[in-house]
Amino acid sequence: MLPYTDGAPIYAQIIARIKADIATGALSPGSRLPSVRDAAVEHRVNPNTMYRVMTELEREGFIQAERGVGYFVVDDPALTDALRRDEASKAAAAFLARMDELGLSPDEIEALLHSLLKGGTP
Amino acid sequence: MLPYTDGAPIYAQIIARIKADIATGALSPGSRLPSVRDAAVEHRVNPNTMYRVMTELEREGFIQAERGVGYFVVDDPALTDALRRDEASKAAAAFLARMDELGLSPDEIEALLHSLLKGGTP
Amino acid sequence: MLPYTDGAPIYAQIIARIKADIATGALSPGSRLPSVRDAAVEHRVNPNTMYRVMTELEREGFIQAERGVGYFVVDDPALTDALRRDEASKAAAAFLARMDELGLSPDEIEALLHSLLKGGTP
Amino acid sequence: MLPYTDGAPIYAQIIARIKADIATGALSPGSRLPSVRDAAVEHRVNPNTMYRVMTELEREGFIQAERGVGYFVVDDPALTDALRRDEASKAAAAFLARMDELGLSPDEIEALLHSLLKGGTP
DNA sequence: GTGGTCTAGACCACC
DNA sequence: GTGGTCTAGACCACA
Repeated sequence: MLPYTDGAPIYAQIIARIKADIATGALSPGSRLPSVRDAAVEHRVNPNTMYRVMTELEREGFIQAERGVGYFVVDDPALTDALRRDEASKAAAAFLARMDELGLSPDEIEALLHSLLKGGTP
Repeated sequence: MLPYTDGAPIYAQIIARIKADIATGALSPGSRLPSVRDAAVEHRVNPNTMYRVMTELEREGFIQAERGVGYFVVDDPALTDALRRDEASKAAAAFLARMDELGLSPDEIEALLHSLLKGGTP
Repeated sequence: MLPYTDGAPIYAQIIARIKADIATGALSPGSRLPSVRDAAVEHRVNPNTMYRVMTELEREGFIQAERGVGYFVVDDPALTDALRRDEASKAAAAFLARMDELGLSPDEIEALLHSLLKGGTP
Repeated sequence: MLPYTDGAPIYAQIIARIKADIATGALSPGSRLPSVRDAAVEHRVNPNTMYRVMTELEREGFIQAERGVGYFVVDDPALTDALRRDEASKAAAAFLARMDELGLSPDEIEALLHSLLKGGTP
């Protein structure tokens, strides 16, 4: 796990990563997260920071604590789907911002995407 | 200037940044780059590493050295445009990969982009 | 290996030597070059300088790196032949310059060469 | 004046240089050579070595000593011309050897020379 | 000052 | 071992 050098607070960056992992299914619904201690080591972060991450994710309804066992990804298709759409929206917005920065018109963007979608690796 | 923790060699990351800056126009054609020594300080890198960056960029035809004066961004619209398209392609490919990761279909992607393009920040 | 006292940068002189060796076949296509470290000792040069030589030759397409194994002369008859013609042209140009310096006319040059070619070492 | 690292004795290399200079006219007939002391400094060589050079060149008839004045290039067109031809022969032999090393046939050599002679810098 | 070359020595990834 | 990256510091040529 690489260091976090984003400007945003570390705990927020970790939260974003975990949300993204839930959205993509890298963390599947119902699966158990690493223990706070292990996750802290993995992310090279103080256990207190990791605990804050878990607490916040639980507060937002994405994970659930089971005392003496650990944290689990909530198994709620609606919620996962919402997360998915949220991630997709963020990515799309960032993409469009980049396209704007590079001076591409909406038509050019569409053409570019279509060319990539057609000429994939079939 | 933030540290480089990407896995890719530092010099390659700096090259990518500079190319991106040329593509967006943040580095305008004909403009002078910081001296090797200054840029090295700025990027917190050894002057030799920065020199390698410059050399490679010059070899690829994006900048030009003038001995005793400095490096300058080549003023060639065709080249700049090619770089712009290249950056756009890379961004689009990354975006589509992300969308695929999130399980969006091409139609969903298109819908998402259209909704963002219409309801921008008016 | 003798010292390099040419005015031209050492790395360029070594590159020229290796190209000449490839052109004459002293370095045969497909053969392995000495390791960077060994070649550095052989040429009495810093390994980094030797590495630069290898890198440049690879960039020009004359040799190819295999990580953990070594550098190999590219086996491409067309390229080798181009190099041969290039070396021949350089030698011929230098020869003609010398003849001009000595004040020989084209006819005298031709006569001289023919006399040497006929009365070789039979 | 660069160091002599040829394998051949230094005095012989200096003799060859001076002969070559006489042949090309860089040292014109009748002109005065630098004093032994000056020439020794110039060639970074012991004055005794330089004296040997002068003595040998005088013995071979290319220069002449005038006591208390210095050495002068002999003004003898026949001798100068012989030297010229000798230099030309040596250069031509070296050139043909190089061409042979590169595997060029006599016909190819001729073609190469003609192409260079025609397409000069008129 | 600028870019350009060279050395010395370190550490990494791959095989 | 191999190639590849990076640092530190020196010296040069040019302007």
